[in-house]
Amino acid sequence: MLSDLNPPQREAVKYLDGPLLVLAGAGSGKTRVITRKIAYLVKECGFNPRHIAAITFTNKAAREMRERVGELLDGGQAKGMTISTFHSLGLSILRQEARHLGYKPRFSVLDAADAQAILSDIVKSPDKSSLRRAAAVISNWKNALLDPEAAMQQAGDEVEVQLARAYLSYQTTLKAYQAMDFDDLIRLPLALFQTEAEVLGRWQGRLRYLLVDEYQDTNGAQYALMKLLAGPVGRFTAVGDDDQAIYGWRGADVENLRRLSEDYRRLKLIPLTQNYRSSQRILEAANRVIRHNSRLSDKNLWSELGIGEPIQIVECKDDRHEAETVATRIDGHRFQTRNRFSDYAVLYRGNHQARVLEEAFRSARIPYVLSGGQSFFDRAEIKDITAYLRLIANPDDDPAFIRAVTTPRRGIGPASLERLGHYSADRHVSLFAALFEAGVQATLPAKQLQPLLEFGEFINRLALRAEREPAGTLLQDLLAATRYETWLYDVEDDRVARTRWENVGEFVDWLTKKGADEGKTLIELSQTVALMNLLEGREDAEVNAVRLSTLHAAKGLEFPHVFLVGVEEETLPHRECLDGDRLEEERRLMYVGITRARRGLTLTWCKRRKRGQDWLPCEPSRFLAEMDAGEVSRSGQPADPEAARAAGKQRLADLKAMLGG
DNA sequence: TATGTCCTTTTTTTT
DNA sequence: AAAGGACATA
Repeated sequence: MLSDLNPPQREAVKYLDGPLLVLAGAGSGKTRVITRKIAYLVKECGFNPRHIAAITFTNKAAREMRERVGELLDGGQAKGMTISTFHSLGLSILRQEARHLGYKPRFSVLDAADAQAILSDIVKSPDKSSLRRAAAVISNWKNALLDPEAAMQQAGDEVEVQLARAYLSYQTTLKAYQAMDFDDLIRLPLALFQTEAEVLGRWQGRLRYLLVDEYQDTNGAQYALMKLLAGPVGRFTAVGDDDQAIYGWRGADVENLRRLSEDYRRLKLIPLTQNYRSSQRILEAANRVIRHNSRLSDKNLWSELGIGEPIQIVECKDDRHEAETVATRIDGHRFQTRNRFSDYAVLYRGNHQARVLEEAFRSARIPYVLSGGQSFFDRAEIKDITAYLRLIANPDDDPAFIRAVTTPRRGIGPASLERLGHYSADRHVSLFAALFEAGVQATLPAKQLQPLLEFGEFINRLALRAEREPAGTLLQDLLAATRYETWLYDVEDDRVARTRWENVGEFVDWLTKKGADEGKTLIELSQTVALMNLLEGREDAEVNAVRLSTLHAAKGLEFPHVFLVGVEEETLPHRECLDGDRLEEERRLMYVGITRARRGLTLTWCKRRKRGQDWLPCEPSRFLAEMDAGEVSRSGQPADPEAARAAGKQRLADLKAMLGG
């Protein structure tokens, strides 16, 4: 079973004498190590799959890991295993233990947008960026396990005192709504384990061996949670790479790697430096760039895959030209090599950069898929439907009530909601509960009261049915009764309405299928929706298309040919991150981008870039200079950009003709 | 009082 | 593109 692993990989799989940290460089087969180790624990060591927990960074990674483990084990054994993200694990702990924390088991989970909307009601006169800063500060407090009182005590200046007040008010509001944000999904299980030894003991008994992937991207709270679950002896394998830590802005702390060896004196360290993905030239480029960071160790990646093709650096006139260049090169290269579109990826720093690329790919008729960016579940029409689901499961969820009661329009507007809000605040009940109190009738004129009451009855009927009936019919009834489709076409252009309605259909189908497959009611389904995204439910069905992705979303993936675009100062590194730790994180981002490539790597940069109305002049990224040791092939553009564009188009047309004929 | 329309501005990365 | 704000209209 372990014969196709290299010696350090094999050692990592077999080591069970204590806590283990595998320092796994990019492409060194870490997923392989984790999945094999799980299989090894079950098949060779007699572990019950129920007692193993593997923690991944995304739901998608969790799904893939479950699949791979399933292939290694006998039928169905992977089913009982806990393979999930920290957040999903926290969520399932909380669903079971909610009562210990004064929450109902059907609490709502808010995404970042919902949470920020609540915060913006609390913070008084916020411009957008100060709101974001406030959200970040509060999130950092939460991840550092400070409650509002503690935050208040350590507040240094007036601004921090204000923020600590906002934090307190924010938490109180969440509790009133029976809602949690993402940070709570980690923080609250941890708080629970710290105070209730019995509960902790129960979960320690349930999860007896932990495997944590992408360990370098854990935050303080996640690490603390992991330590508690793994117990004092440290029954865990953590796998990580300090050079790929790219989530510092989200509270992740690379220091957790160092802390691990301080907290566990017996910690065993196994480095994996043989790379099975990329040519030597690509690895050398990556090594040269990352050398400029201060690092835990000077590990150098190496491979036996040959020197490989030269890395290309292409200078472009502007971002549109860059996009067209990439499209043209991909099309040409694919034609010459008979590759598939899915052998190529275009990676960039920020989502907005995808826009020009999409245009270029559309006009060149190159199929593409976007990853990263707006999740399926962030779309307005999906949030509309989930607002209904949230409200059905949790009548205390005021934000869900507001969204559902006003979508589609039913004659209830801001004035009515404000009156209802005052009434409910006075009586300390939720908006939904307030509807059914006799007193509201005095507050509201009949014209507004009637649709409100009808809405209340409607939700009540659905909630009653939701306990038993299959999700499918209920959802159909919900859509029919609200006449959601009609409203969409009323409010939007036909084209837009059509795609939105298709999205709704897809979501409903997905829920219906999931409900039928897993025997879950709509209520149960609604409890997990908050943490999902597009990539989980479907897709990935081997589409032959070029991948457009942010660097962050590309972590863990690999492609035969990678185009890294916008390699400019102020873009990569991003202009908000030009010094200190943040610059190092940008460099790691560059490193992650480079190491996605197996054989071909092309980096492009623009002399100018459109930003809003006007043009910004750009300079090549410092990372290009850091990477360059003369082994790259550089090309600029012909003097006349219009001629170049025409030539490109012509070339494209020629290729099309050859392909077609 | 509710709602739709026509402006504006915006862009770091995401569980 | 899309979200938020000011204004007009029913």
